[in-house]
Amino acid sequence: MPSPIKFCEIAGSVRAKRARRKEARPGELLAAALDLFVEKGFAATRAEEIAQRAGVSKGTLFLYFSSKEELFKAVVRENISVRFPEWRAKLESFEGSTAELLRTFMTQWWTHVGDTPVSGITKLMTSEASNFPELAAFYESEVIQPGDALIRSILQRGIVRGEFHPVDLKYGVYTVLAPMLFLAMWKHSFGPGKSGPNKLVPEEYLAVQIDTILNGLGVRPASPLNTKQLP
Amino acid sequence: MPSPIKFCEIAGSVRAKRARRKEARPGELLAAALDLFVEKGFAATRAEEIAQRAGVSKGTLFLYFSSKEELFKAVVRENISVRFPEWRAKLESFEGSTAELLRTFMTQWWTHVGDTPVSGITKLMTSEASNFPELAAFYESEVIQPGDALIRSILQRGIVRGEFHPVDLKYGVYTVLAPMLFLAMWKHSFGPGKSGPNKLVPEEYLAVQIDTILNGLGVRPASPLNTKQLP
Amino acid sequence: MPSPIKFCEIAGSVRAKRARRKEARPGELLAAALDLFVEKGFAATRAEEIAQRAGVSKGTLFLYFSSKEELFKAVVRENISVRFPEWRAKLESFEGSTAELLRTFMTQWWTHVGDTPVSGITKLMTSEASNFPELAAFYESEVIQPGDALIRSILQRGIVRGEFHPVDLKYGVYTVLAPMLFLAMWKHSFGPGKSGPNKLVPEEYLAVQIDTILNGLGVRPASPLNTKQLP
Amino acid sequence: MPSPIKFCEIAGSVRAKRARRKEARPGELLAAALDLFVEKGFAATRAEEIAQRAGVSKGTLFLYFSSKEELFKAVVRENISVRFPEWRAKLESFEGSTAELLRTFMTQWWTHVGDTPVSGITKLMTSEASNFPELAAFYESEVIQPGDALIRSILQRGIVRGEFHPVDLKYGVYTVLAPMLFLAMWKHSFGPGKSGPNKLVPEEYLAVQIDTILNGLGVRPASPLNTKQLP
DNA sequence: CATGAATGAGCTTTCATTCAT
DNA sequence: GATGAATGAAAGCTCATTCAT
Repeated sequence: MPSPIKFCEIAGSVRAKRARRKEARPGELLAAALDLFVEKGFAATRAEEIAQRAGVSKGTLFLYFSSKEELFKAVVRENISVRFPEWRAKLESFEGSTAELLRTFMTQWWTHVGDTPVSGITKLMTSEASNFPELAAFYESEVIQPGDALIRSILQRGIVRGEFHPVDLKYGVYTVLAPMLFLAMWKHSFGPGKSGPNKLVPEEYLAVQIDTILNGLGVRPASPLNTKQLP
Repeated sequence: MPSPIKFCEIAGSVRAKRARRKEARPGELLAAALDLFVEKGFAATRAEEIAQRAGVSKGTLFLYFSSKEELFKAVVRENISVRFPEWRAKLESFEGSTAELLRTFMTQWWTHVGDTPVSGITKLMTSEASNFPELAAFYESEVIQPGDALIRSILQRGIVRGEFHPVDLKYGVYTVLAPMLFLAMWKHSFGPGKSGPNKLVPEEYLAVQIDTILNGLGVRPASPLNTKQLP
Repeated sequence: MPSPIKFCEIAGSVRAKRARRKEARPGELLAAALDLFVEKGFAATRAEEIAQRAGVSKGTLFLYFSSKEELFKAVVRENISVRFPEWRAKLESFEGSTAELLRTFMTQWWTHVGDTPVSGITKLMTSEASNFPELAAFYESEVIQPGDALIRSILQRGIVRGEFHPVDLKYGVYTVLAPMLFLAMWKHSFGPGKSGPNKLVPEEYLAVQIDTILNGLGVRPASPLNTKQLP
Repeated sequence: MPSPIKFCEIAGSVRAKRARRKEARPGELLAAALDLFVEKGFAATRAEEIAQRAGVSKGTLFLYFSSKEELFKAVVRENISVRFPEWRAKLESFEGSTAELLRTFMTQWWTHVGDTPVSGITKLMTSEASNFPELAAFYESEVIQPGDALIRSILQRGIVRGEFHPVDLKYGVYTVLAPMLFLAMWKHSFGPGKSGPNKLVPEEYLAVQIDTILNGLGVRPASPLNTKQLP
């Protein structure tokens, strides 16, 4: 005779299976939404299409996200916002030179953001910001400001430790930001169409930019503006 | 009492005026479309609004352009490729130092392109490139490649004359391009919403970037990466 | 050879025909909307159905009325609001006794409102008021208040001329209103299902009510509370 | 350490409690539905909300009632026909004057029906009658006809005892009914929104109506049509 | 029995495009 | 050529109803 415990365990696992399914849905929807938003833009992506790609019906999407805008915000939070604490922690525990810190930061950004679909969000927001003011404000406070603060902290660290010239932080931030934004935009607009000898190799481009920035900040690198010296 | 024929003669002169304006119609539509596409984006601009601003009816728009997409393509085609010959001529007749040439080039770009509605085309194209691959290819060959060649020529001039380090031109071009593209995008997306102490002043930003680039190219400027030295 | 005048006349008539068509649309839509709103209620009536019954497409409806609520408001204005000025004029130019005025008012109301689909609006608003607060507020100011004022004026006239007892106008108004509202409600809810000897004959019911009211107001009628005396 | 069996015993007692509540479920659902239908109307009440208020899940609701419409019908059926036997008994054992009986009847109706949520049923039924013809017929025979008979009996009593004029009972009934229906409708539609000097005070309104009716029936009250005589 | 995750028909509203005039 | 009334395909979102657990 099966012990009653058995019964209770089964009841528990049933609920657990359902719960697990329910918990998986948002993730599947967010993944589908990220792909489609990046591919077609916010306005041009239909809610039903996202649901379809996630393997659920239109109604289910709205069971988990109260509107298309909320879904987009969740995509941003899930893929960008959540990274800032980790990045900040890394920054604060970093022990090497600030030049190395900046280099690490920008390189890692490329590996973990720029070279993934997530960078499409940056392109998308830059493109559609003016049409969705509420979304733009959200992105401003959720991504731009923390990102700005992060870069600012790095530069500040370099200045405080006497590694960098005391620069105007406002433009220092943009100097770091511009190449990253440029890469994100390029990758998602003209990048794909380009090939041949002029094709931009992001890692190389970024390395050149980092050297240039560090040079501008007073740190003497081996070779400014390019890695491969012409003969 | 005026004969009714008189009235119809007036109608005739109206017709004449119409005929005269007929030639101008596409141009007026293109101008209106440019303004609106830049202001609100492609999807958010209503065909009727364009027609209204051009002073014609919705039907007339579709008489000249078979669809909204075709109109968009025409807008982009019509507003580019026009300045390159002039710029190339200026470049070739320039007599000062190449540092000065580069500074002039970027400053003039801001004055005559970046800070005018024309920069909206850049933003527009970058935003919509993935939705109009055919147009993106056209833009690539009509704008990006000539622009690339122009900047390349400037850098080459500097290297040949011994003013610049011999850098890898491919990345040198992007180093010049990125701040310009960044400014154009910023101006048309998050720029307008921002104010306060962090507001980007394009002329200052550009000056900082120019100094940094020239510094990276081996030209020693007075103050790298910032204009206002901290004490 | 046809005179040019001919041409101009034709052009004129063409425009006229179109204009006439355009002017007819709102009326057709309003008529269809009245029928359907009364038949099925505001919420349960689909916009497309209204358009269909008016012989146009869904889109056309929204060409003339910016929303379903606006369409409803227009139905109310067209069928009720517009009558108040006329009614007020009649009231002010009426020369007979106030008893006769009240009798005329209520009888005419039945003929021109109560016994037409328009009374369905009253039923509809009473039923759905709490679900559409904005509509309820509109109806309150557009119909209830003017109606209240009209009845109030009649009673006032009777009191001033010494024909009626000086009653509390607030309840006087409701005393007049209640039978009318009752009839409207009855007709559109239980009325249709009832037949046989107990079936309410509105004209008779109204006559009895008028007598009762006048009696209550101090005017001595021939037979209070009923017209047909039992033997 | 408590044996796991204990836990399952608890589960067992939970099941017992469930079974006990099972009997109550339909009642709880009906009560919740009554409240919500009255408050928001049939269409605007969401099934889930009813379930929530009854403390069960959406699925359970459909276990007991096959559809929202069936639930509505059950709500109406459940809340009527209960008071008539009691009222009829009171009527038949009443010993005072018929004027007093009528006054008592209408006053008590207000206290025990009109001024309670039950009057919401009246409003509900009147509003939705045309959408539920079957239910309307049911209501007609279960509520309207017994109510009609009750009022008819009162008037008959007055006439037989020589207290009232011999009136046409058909319209006499509606004369009594109309103010009550009016109050019920008013309370649930425009009533709540209104305040200020024109706000209807039900008890006063009813008193005025009773006086008027009695006056019409030949019973001389102190002050017809109003309670507060102007000087 | 009870649950609640999932469904999808249905609603209002928008707007590129057509075509009779 | 020019007009603008008319169209109808979408789109976002809701909610009664179902059914696996």
